[in-house]
Amino acid sequence: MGPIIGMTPENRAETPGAEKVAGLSQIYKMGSLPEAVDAARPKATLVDSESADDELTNLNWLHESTNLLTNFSFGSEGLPIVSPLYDIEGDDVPSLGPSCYQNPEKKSATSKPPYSFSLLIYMAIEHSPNKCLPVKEIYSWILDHFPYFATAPTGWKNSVRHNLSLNKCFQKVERSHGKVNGKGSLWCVDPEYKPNLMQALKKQPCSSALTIYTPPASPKSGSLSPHYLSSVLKQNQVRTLKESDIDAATAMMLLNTSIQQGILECEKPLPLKTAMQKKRSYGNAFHHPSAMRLQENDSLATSIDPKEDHNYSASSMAAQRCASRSSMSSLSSVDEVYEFIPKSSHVGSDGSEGFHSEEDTDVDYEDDPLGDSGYVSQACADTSEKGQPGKKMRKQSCQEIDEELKEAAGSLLHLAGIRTCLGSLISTAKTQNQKQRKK
DNA sequence: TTTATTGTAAACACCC
DNA sequence: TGGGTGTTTACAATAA
Repeated sequence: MGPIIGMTPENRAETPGAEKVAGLSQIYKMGSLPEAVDAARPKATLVDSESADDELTNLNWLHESTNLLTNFSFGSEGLPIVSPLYDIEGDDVPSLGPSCYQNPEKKSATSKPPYSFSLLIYMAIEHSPNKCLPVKEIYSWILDHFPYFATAPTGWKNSVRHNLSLNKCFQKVERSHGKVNGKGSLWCVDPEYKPNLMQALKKQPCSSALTIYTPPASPKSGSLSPHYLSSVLKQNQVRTLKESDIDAATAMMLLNTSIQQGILECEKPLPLKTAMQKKRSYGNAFHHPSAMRLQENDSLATSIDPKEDHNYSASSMAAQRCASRSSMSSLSSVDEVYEFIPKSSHVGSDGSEGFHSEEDTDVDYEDDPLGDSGYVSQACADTSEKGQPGKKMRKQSCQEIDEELKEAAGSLLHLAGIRTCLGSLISTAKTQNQKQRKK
């Protein structure tokens, strides 16, 4: 319908680095992930034997990881130090940085930001204290930080919503207590896709300068520049890399805790009613690893129609499935597992949007954050109450599944051990190599 | 040339 | 009833 505002060649040409605004195009190709993405991608791809073999034998990523790690810094309380490289408001423009940022900040108020909507939303959400924002707040954040949109046609809001809905990176969370505080839901970043988003950010025109400039003081949360992306990138990369060794253990915990979840899914195939469930059917990151295995091994879950692979998910889905199968390895930390898994899994467990309120989840996780999250026990209770005829058989098959998952978990730990050993060997080799060079 | 990604527009439904 | 929100579809532009 008519010319697409902001998408004309003219607009793109005037947008700084617009030719590189591939956005998520790179990260969506994780199926054939090259070494570049490897740096930010979790390494514990344990289930996919091929990729696991590749990664275990190809140790290039270790060097990249080392390089990355050397460039990160953190402020107090573990908060990342923001590198204001691209302040559209004109302040805090660092003298350091690549030449590509000599001018863009001056134009950005009137030209389109060199970030895709996905990245803008990501930045907005990550900028929020709770890492969750309603659409309206996302609008506000974008408007605040990218004045371009203040004068842009209102279609961009539609684009934001469109992105939120279609982009798997974003997860809708129902507000507590029935949307008392305004319309709509909160939107969060799917932790599974954080590395992807970070990679996309990294590929933005001047993100390479992230590691160059470090401001003297930690920023206040309320006054972050758009380059909060840099901090997000740094933080998550570091966490992903440094804590990658716990991924296998995390995966195992998730496997163990999700056994019952998988059982539940055996009994109740997920209806594909909501978009969230649709996302899940695409291989949503919130899929429990066990559920994935159950789908693959037992074909109990809804099959995935390749025809549905379109828009914002497309080719990445198969890769994401692999990534998902590799446990929640891309979760940056146990904390994130702690925070997201129960909620997200809860949604799909019964096909309804059964999010706990924040209070509920707090209570649930206090006792056993990873293991007996409320929904799991509740789900089991639900199934036990049904007393269906095939209960015994189901129980038996569930025990088989249990055993199978335990074996898988053992394999995960085994591979994790291999990784650790390899890491030690490599670091030793590197040290020796450096010594030889010195000589 | 094909495919995937991204942006935009529009229609529709739902809720407050 | 109107506006905000969320979903879906379609199409175009662009990059790989």
